[in-house]
Parts: sequence; C-alpha cells; structure tokens
Amino acid sequence: MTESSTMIETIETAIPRAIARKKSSEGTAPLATQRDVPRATVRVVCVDDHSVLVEGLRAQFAVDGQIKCVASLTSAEDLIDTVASQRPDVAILDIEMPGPDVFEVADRLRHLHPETRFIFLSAHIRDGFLASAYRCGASGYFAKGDDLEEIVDGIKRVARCAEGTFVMGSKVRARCQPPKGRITRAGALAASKAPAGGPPKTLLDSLTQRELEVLRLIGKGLSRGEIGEELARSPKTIDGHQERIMKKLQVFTRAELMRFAIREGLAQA
Amino acid sequence: MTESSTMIETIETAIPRAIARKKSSEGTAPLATQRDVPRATVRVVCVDDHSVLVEGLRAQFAVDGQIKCVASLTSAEDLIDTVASQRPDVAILDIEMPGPDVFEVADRLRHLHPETRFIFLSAHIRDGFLASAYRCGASGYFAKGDDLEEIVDGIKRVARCAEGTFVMGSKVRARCQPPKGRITRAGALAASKAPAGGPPKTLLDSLTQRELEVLRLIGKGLSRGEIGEELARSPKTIDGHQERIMKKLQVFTRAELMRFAIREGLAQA
DNA sequence: CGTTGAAGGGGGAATTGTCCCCGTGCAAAT
DNA sequence: ATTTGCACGGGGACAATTCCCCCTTCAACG
Repeated sequence: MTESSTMIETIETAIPRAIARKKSSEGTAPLATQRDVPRATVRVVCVDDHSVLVEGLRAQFAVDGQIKCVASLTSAEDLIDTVASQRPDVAILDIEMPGPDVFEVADRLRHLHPETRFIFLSAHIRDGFLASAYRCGASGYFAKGDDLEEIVDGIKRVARCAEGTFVMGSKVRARCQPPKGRITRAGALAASKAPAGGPPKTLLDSLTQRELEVLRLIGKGLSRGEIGEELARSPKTIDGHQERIMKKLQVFTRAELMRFAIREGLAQA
Repeated sequence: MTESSTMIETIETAIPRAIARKKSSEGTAPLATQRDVPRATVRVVCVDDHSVLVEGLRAQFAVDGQIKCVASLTSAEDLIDTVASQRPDVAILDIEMPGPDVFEVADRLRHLHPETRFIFLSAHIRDGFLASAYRCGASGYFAKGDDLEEIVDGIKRVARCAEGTFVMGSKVRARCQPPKGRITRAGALAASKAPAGGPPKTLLDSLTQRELEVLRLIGKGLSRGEIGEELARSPKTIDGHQERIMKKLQVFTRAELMRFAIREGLAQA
C-alpha cells in the first residue's frame, strides 16, 4: 500500500476565498524550494484534554527537531491569552474537548492574531467538523490516526506555506471525497473549483443554511414546536424543512436525524 | 481534580522516545534511578489506532522507567497472536477502534492467556463501555484525559496487585458514582463496598433487561411497531417500556433516547 | 398475611412527526 | 421576459409518539 516514493502525500488545496496576501517578498517563492534546508524552529502550542496525546506530539517533535511545543493547554479557554503571550507559529487544536467551543475560539483567534495559523487534530473525521474547521479559517485538518510523520510534516508545511492553504491528513482526504473523483494533482485542482467554494465536499454541503440550522436544533433535542418558536416560524414550516433534510440525507425518522447530527459533529452526544 | 481551567507548561524539552529506544536496546538492565524496592520491568503491549497516543505512552514509560512497551498494534485484530508471542504483563486497550470488537477479543484473551491482564484506556467514559469492560474481565479502566502519572501508576498497580481488582482513573471514578444512588434494594450495600473493586454502578444499571433491549433497538433506529414485531409484542407495550425508560433517564423525546444510547455505547453513531 | 413496589402488558387521548400537497419569491437559464 | 429550479412557508391527512390511565404477577418487606 505504501508508495515507492518516500514523500508524504499531503495535499494542499488552494482556497479561492483566501486572497493571497503577499509578504512583501518578490516573485520567487522563498519557501517551496527549500525543503532540505533546516529552517528556524516552528513554535507551536498544543491544545488537547488528553495529556498523553500532547506528550506523544512532544516526543515526535523531539525526534524531528524542527518543532518546539512552547505551551500546552487542556481546553480552548485560555488559547487566546496563550497565543498573545507566546506568539506561536501554529496552534494545534483538538475538537472534542470540555470547555468553550473550539471553533468559536479559533474564529476569534484568527481575527485577533491572524499571523498565528491553526490546524485541527481530531480523533474523528466528521463532515461537520471539517466544514466548521474550514469556515473558521483553519489551515489544516488531521486525524489522530494519521501517521505521526505525516502530522509533523503537515505542521511544518502549514507554518511555511502560503496563506490560504488547507492541508489534510491522508485519512481525512480519503473520507471527504469518496463519491467520485480520484485524488490527483489535477483532481485536487479541479475539486477546488467544482463545489463553487473549494472546501472539502460533504453530504452536509447539500443542505441549505436554514436546513442546517434546523438540523442543529433537532440535534439539540428540540421538538418541532420548540424549533418553530426558536426560529419564529410555524411548526409546520419546520416540518417542511425537516422533510427536505430527510430526503436529502436519505434518512427516515427523527431519531436517525439525531444520529446523523451526532455523527457529523453537528450535535454532541 | 477540579481543574477545569487550563494548564500551561513552559517546556525545556522532552526526548522520551529516543531515550526509551536506547534503554530498551540495552537489554533488561535496571535503571539508574531505580527506587528502593527494585521491581522487574512491567512489559506491556499497547493497542490504539492513534499512533501519537502510543508514542505519548512510550514517552511517559521512559520517564517512569519501570514499564516497557514490547509491542503496539493499531487494532485488536492481532492482539491474541501478539500476546502469545510477547507474553506481556499487561495489555492496554483502546475501545473505539476500527476492526474487531475489542471487548470480544479481550474476552477471548482472558480465556486463552489468563496470566495477561488488560485495562482499557478510552477517550470516553461511557456507562456501556464501563459495564462491558468489567464483564469481559478487565483489570481497569482509564480515561485518556486522566493524568499521565495516574495512568502509569495504574498500569503498575494492575501488574502487581492481586487478581480481581478493578482499577479506575479518577475521572472514571468520578463518573460512575452518581450523586443520587437510586438503583436497587441492594444498592446501598453494593455502594458501600464499591471502592474495593465492585462493579461500577451507572445510570444504565437502573434499567431492566427488557428496557435495555428496547433501548438498544431504539438506538438502531427502529420504530415502535418494528420493535414490537422484533420482540413479538404489541406496539403499545413497547410504548410503555419506552415511557419507563425515559422517566428513569430523565429524557423526554425519542431522539434524545437515541442520543443517550449513542453516548452510553449502546448504539453506534 | 397484607402491603408495597417494581416489572410486563395494554387502552385512550392529545400531541407530534411524517408525508403528501400548494403557493410565493428569487435567481439563474432560455 | 418567460421558464425553470429551488429555498422557504404553510395546509391537511394519517401514522407515530407521548403521556395519562388501568390490570396482572411476583418478590420483598412490615
């Protein structure tokens, strides 16, 4: 199954939304051609409530020698402060943690400290997580089951590549484009303009904003009436949304919608 | 343990894996920092599909110096064979992994190699997992969020303690003893001697066998009619069971029952 | 011995959920 | 400009659900 090449195939998908903000460097790409030249140490901060996971990263950073973990947190609560004081190049964020919502914190982080990039390192590959990660401006998404070397390589790549790059681990990539289309250089390029937004395409993308909202509320356990109240609509209207959602997702009961919401990361179990 | 806030560590550096490799290659030589009571090294095998997690354990084992990871697997598939060839003292098992059901493999392991103890190290503390772990003969259950020292200490304890003990991490213990212990008539008695090693009590224990069965079928997405057919009962009867379940679990809709079933490991998302 | 209480089984009514249908506005395609 | 498509809002019919009620059995408790 392994390629003959030793190169790790981490794909960088160009993101249309991100307008290239050049760093006053001239036309020559200063980063791409210096693969073998040791660069300044990449400073990272790790956020994961599983300390054993963080130790594993530290160990691998030590082996690699080009990354240094300058701080670690067990929730997203103090992330902003820590980034403000430590000024890391990259923040590595778990998703399912106690405490404040990681995506919201990440969104604030992007606005307060745009120079610090961040990637997600999650145990699960869920469409909802992937979409949220992309929307809040992440530079990458890796699964905890991805190879260590690949993760380390991805971190360095994120720290050094142009802004607007979205790097995925191979297991993530394998999950988010299964239906049609092979992953090749050309394929990735084509995929970036196919869905008219470039982000990883998932089943969730077939839902409208309203439908997503309704699905999220269903995932919270609200009844049709409660959802209608929440959105200031008639319960019948909610029924209609629900019906369309179920048709799109090929699901037939409300309970299965709950399961779908949980599986895709829209609702918490 | 009430440390919901985050923890910052300014790091000097950890080189755990390199050290671990070096030491283990030297054979079974005792360590320089060995304590007054010299013990044989505890030989363990780690099973987790997240290799970064395994590296974290290895790193911590190197720091501790009394545990040696003799093999690691990314699924339970080859566990029996590996135990047969490596003869470890303890197997450390993740629960939610691709591949064969860990509890079933663990059950076979106990019968084929009763001298090898095993503990579970899971990201989630679910009542269903806890019950399954206990039933299949595990010697312990730790959460990945438990302190590293605690996990390492637990492994050593399991390797050295008398058979039949069940060791839990502090976060696990905090979860499985609900404030309002309202279980059975013998509940008070069992609770009083629980800390010694009795079966963990959870919300699930308050359900009867029939109710558990119904809950499992609900978790599979079946409707009342389908469940009634499955159990050869009237749909109305199923309604009654469901109602009792919801009352016991303090849950108010079928969709929330689905969520509960998923959270407690009775159904898969 | 009677009482209590928990478990299994079911009836009936009100609510909710499921699935048809129709109408409107809005944007892209013809 | 008209057609087409579709997200959105809602009506009505009917099945499923929720939540009351009742009965029976059986084991534990006073």
